[in-house]
Amino acid sequence: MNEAFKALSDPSRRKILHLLKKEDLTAGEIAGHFNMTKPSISHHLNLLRQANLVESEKKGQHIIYSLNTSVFEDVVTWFMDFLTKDEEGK
Amino acid sequence: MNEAFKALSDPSRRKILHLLKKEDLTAGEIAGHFNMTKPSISHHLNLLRQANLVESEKKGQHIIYSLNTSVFEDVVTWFMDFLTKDEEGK
DNA sequence: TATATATTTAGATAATTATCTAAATACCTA
DNA sequence: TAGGTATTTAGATAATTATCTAAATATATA
Repeated sequence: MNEAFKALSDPSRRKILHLLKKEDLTAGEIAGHFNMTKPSISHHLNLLRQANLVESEKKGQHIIYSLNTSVFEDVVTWFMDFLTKDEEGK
Repeated sequence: MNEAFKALSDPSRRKILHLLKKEDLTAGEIAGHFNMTKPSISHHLNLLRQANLVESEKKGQHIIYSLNTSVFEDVVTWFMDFLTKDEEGK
């Protein structure tokens, strides 16, 4: 889960996740939302993919990115641990 | 919340949070759990404090650190957003 | 007040990460 | 198959971050 935390630490990558929550997008469409070159976006997408926060599928000339919620669930579980109080003496 | 995400991206800092979940600890006690100098731990504690993930209180010669769960709640809310499906057409 | 302990601050260095340009790969279509 | 579009890979550089040593600050106590 370390990769997920690192992937989430960058604002651009969190913005990508927000975009993908609305709809699946190609790499180029994602890049269109940023003032950043396509190789830079490609790098961020790669980190998100390694962290299993997004999935990609090749469709012809395009690569379509989409959210992968399974790791989100793991991370929420990690956080919930801090919000549940330990019962004393148990 | 950007600072919280950045603070959480480091494994040592997440380990500190886990230690503090069990009990409040002084800076020195926290440092005792790591193979790292005290100034390095102090730096990590500072980032956690800036992110409002921990609080500190001076008690005599010691400084006691404790968890601050309010920002955890914000971050969980952020994650939950990705796990709730949008209803189509609404 | 002098000394010891706990912690932080300052400043330097090393490691990691983000970003760019240029080139490579893959697919589509005329 | 030649040319165009979409995307990634490679390699360089700049920015950020982690870590260290040495020094400073604050408190306790003999």
